[in-house]
Amino acid sequence: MKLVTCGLPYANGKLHVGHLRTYVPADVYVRYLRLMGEKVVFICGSDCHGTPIVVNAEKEGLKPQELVDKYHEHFKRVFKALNVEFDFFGKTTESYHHERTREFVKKLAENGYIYKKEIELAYCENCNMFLPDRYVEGICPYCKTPARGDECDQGCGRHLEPGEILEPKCKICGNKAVFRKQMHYFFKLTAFQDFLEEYLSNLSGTENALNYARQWIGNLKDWCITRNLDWGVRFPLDESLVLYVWVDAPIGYISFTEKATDDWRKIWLEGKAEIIHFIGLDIAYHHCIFWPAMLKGANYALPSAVIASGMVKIEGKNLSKSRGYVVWVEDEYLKAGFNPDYLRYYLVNYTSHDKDLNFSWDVFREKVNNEIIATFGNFLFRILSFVWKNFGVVSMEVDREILSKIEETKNKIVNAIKKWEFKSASDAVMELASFGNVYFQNSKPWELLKSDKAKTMKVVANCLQIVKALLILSYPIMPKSMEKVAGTIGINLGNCSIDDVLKVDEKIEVKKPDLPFKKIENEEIEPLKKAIQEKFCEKNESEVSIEEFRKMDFRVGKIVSAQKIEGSKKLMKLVVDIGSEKRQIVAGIAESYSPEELIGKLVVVLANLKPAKLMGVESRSMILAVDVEGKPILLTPEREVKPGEKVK
RNA sequence: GCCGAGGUAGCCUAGCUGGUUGGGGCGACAGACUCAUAAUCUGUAGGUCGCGGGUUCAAAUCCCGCCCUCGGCACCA
Repeated sequence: MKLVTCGLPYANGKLHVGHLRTYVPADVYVRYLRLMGEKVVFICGSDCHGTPIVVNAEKEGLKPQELVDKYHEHFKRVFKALNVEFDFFGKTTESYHHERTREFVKKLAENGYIYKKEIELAYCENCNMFLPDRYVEGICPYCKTPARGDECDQGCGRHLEPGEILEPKCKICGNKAVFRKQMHYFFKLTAFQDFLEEYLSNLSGTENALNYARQWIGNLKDWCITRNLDWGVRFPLDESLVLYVWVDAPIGYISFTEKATDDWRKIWLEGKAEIIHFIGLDIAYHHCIFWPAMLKGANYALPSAVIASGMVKIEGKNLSKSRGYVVWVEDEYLKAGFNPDYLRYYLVNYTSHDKDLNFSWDVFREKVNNEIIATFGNFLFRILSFVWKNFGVVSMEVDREILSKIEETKNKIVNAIKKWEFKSASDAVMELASFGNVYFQNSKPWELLKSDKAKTMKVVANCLQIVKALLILSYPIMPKSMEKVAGTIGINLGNCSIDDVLKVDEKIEVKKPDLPFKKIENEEIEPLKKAIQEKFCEKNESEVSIEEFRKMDFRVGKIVSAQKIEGSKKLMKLVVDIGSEKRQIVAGIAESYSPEELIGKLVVVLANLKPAKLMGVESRSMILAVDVEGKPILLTPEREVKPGEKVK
């Protein structure tokens, strides 16, 4: 028995093509396993807790529960439309999940893996709530640069103990925050060091996930698993607190399994099933480190494989919701009326599962028209309509070579699926269709028909066997379309096993076939391409309006301190006084300037540049310089001016 | 910087536990065919497999160095 899970979508936004890169291959995998006769339980659900949901609900004028319900319904709709069929799709706000989570955490506590510690936390008196780290901003007490939460992320990189940060501000309302002492609870992750090392060396799955996890193994820290929030699963040892989302979310895998099957004890308690997690690479840490430690600590069964999908790019660019490099599944893809199977095929066939996948409308159209339709769909249709017109019923007599070709394809697919190589599996399907086209072409049954009908029937029987095999073998990838075609030759794909591809029926009756697929016309994708292009152009106008220029906050700054960044040739870490504050800036000027000659220098900085991390050190602005043959020369005011003066 | 992934014909991509002429697709060109959604089939052109060294009888494939691109650097879902 196998349990297959997918990373829980966070109920805070709509599904885009990037999400589907995990869910569609998982569904394809499950369908193939079932075709091979495996017993599989397939579950997923909405991840509903956490501060972002509370904050976003407020923004949208909804209660957290309403926001979560809205996206939960959206997820269910989209999965249904794409035929991603979970045995159970749950929700972490449900009581059964809360109960399972509390049970789990109690067990962890009983086993001695939870301890309490008094810490100081920022509290916003205006918002009337304790602030999670990501909603606190202030100044680092060591280097005086702006810092966030528990880390001086722009300056010295030091970890800040609760209460250390100076001038804490609430990021939600901007008001001053205060510190209050409070008891919180920690999960002793450090106790699992040896266990995890051993566990990870045996864990199977895609290399990308395993590699990612291994780099953290020597550097574990205990996790604070409680939060001050009303929204979430109540912490059983202190009902005034709520569990951190990453504690309760993965436990959803257990609670949803309980709802999906009576076998859940066998799976999660007795270790009598393989547990396979499909995830996006971004949550590999939680699934390869945190989650196994929790399971071990609470005496549950351990996952045997973690399958991480690569990233999705849109038109060659990194997916970005704010920049418009995104394709929404419901509002764009489905609304345009495309067959969901096209997207399923694309996601599975574009490249290996753990590599980056580029989604481009042009490539989409080409792949669909050339592969699904011209090669695969056309073979099905040309055979079925040929049979229907000339025979109606065919007595099946199939050549050995044909059967061995089918068997070869079947074996390729079985082997590929076992290794999570979905591209290879779908390539094998296409190859068989192509083989069918060549066979039909070379046999010229349309000519043969004029002289020898009996011989023609033999050719046709061979082709029909290939058709049947294709339907069964591609059913997991394109379930909806294949079911439709299967009706024409009277087979029920739901009852088929993979070995049926080699079974030869006595007779096959063919009804009038319909076109299995509709071609994608250029006009259909033009508007979708344009939508992405336009957003791209907005960001890339070569002419800049005065309004746009005014958005740039250039200011004079005075360099307060400078030091080279260890290990870097060019980078220098500067603290610059820009009047209102002292900023940490990383600049690539170490080859031209020494730290000593920089201190006291006046420079021009772009004060509202989006922060970025360079070599792990955050830079909050940029210093303007002229680049002469690769060497920077700083711009400096011609006379002495006060730091913070605006440059226009 | 550290860790990871990758650099293969105009474009995308397979191969990478070393071994027969580096596969496939798109696009281009030529031809065949008409059962089929101008589909299919056959053929042609196009590659110093990032660069430099090394190991070997033999390297895209193993080792070393370098260059370039992308991603991650965590308790942020």
